[in-house]
Amino acid sequence: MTPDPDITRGRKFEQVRRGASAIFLRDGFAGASVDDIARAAQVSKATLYTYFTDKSVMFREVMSASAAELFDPRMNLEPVDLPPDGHFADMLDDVLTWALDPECLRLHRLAIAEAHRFPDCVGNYLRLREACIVQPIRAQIDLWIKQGSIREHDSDRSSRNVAAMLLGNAIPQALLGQVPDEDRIRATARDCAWLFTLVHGIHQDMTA
Amino acid sequence: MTPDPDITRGRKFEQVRRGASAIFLRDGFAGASVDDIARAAQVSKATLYTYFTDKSVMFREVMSASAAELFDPRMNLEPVDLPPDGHFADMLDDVLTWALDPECLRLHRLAIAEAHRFPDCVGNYLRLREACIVQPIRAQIDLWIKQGSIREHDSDRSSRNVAAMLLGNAIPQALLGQVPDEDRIRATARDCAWLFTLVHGIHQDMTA
DNA sequence: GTCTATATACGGATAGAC
DNA sequence: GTCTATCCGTATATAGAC
Repeated sequence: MTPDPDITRGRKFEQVRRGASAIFLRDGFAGASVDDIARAAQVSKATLYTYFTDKSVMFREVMSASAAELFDPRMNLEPVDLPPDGHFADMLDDVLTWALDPECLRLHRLAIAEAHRFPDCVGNYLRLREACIVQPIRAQIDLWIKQGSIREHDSDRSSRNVAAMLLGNAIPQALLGQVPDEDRIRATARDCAWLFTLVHGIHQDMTA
Repeated sequence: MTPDPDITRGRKFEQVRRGASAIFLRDGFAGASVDDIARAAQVSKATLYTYFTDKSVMFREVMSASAAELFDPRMNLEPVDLPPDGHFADMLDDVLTWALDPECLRLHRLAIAEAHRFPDCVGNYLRLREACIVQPIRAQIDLWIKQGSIREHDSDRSSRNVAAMLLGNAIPQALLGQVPDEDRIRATARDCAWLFTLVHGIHQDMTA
C-alpha cells in the first residue's frame, strides 16, 4: 500500500487489478497480452494505461497485491496449547494443504518463472511466503519447548528442516502439474510429524 | 531420439538446437523470439523453419534434448561400498550441488514456468529428474540395508523424504534467485545425513 | 539446405472524443 | 476517467533466389 508514482488509483482499480492478476497468473509476463487483460477486467486498454504506466508496472502491482492477499490471513495462525503427538501432524497437514492451494501454486509458479525478470518483486514474495510457512511451525515448536513437551534445540533449524521435508516433494511435483491427493498429503504430514517427534521428542520409542 | 515428423535433421541441427536452448532457457517460451534464437544459433530464421515446423516444436525438442543431456550422465552414480557415517553426507552434498548447478536450475525453472503450456514435455522431464535424484539415494540406502549397516525399512519412502529435506529449502530459494553457498549446502547435507542415520541407523546415540 | 526479403498479424502504447 | 480508433514496432512464418 505504499504510494507508487507509476500507479494512479481510481474507480475501477480493483477490477483492473483482478483482471491483470488472472491473466498474468495464467500466461506469465511475456505470454500475457494487455488485450487479454483488458478483456478479463472488462475495461478498455486505454483505461489500463491510466492506472499503470506500462505492463511491467502492472505486473509488479499484481505480484505484491497477490502476495499480500494470500499471505496475510495466514498470520493469525497461533500456536495451539496441545501436546505434540497428533496435533503436529494436523498442523503440518494444514500448512501443506494451504501451500497446494491452486491460487497459491499459480502465484508460486509465476514468481519462479519471472524471478530474473523481476528480482525485487520476487525477493519480497519469497520473504512473505517463507514467513507464512516456517514461522507457524517454529512458533509451535518454541511453545512446546517452553512447555517442556519436547527437548530444547535450535528451533530455527528444525522448523526449516520440517518445512523442507513437508514441501520438498509435493510442491515441485504440484508445480509441474501433479498435485497430490488428500491421502498423500496426510501421509506426508504424518511422516514429518513422526520424524520430528522421534528426533526431538522426549519420550521417543525407537522400535516404532 | 524418436523420429518426429515435425523435425527434419540436417547439417546445422545441433547448432540450432543449442541456440534455441540458450534463448528458451533465458527468456521462456513466450518471451523468446525466433529472431533471437536465429541470432544465437548464427543461422537465418528460414533455416530454423526447415528444421522445425513451428516455435512450439522447437521448444519441445529443446526440453527433451536438454533433459536427456542433463540427466543421463548422472545414471552412472553407483552406490559406494562404505559405511553410512561420513559418506552419506558427502553423497547428499554431491546431489544437492548438482541440483543447484545453473544449467540444471534454468531447465527446472523453464519446466515449471511452461508446465501447463506443455504438460507432456514436463511430465517426461519430471520423471527423468526424479530418477536422477532419489534413485541414487535409494540405491545407496538399499545397499546399506542389505549389508546390515542400517535397519531395514521402506527405502522408497525414506529416500524420498531425504531428498525432500535435502532439496526442499535450497531449490525453491535458488529458483527465486538466492542460491546457497557451499557452506550452506554442506550444512544441509550434513543435517539430512545426520537425521537419516539417527532415525534409521543401528547404533544411534539419542543424546547427540 | 540456406539465405534475403517479405507477408501478415499481433503486440504495447497513445490520440482525441465524450 | 473512460471509451473507440489507431499508430507503429515487432513477432511468427513463408516465398523465392541461389
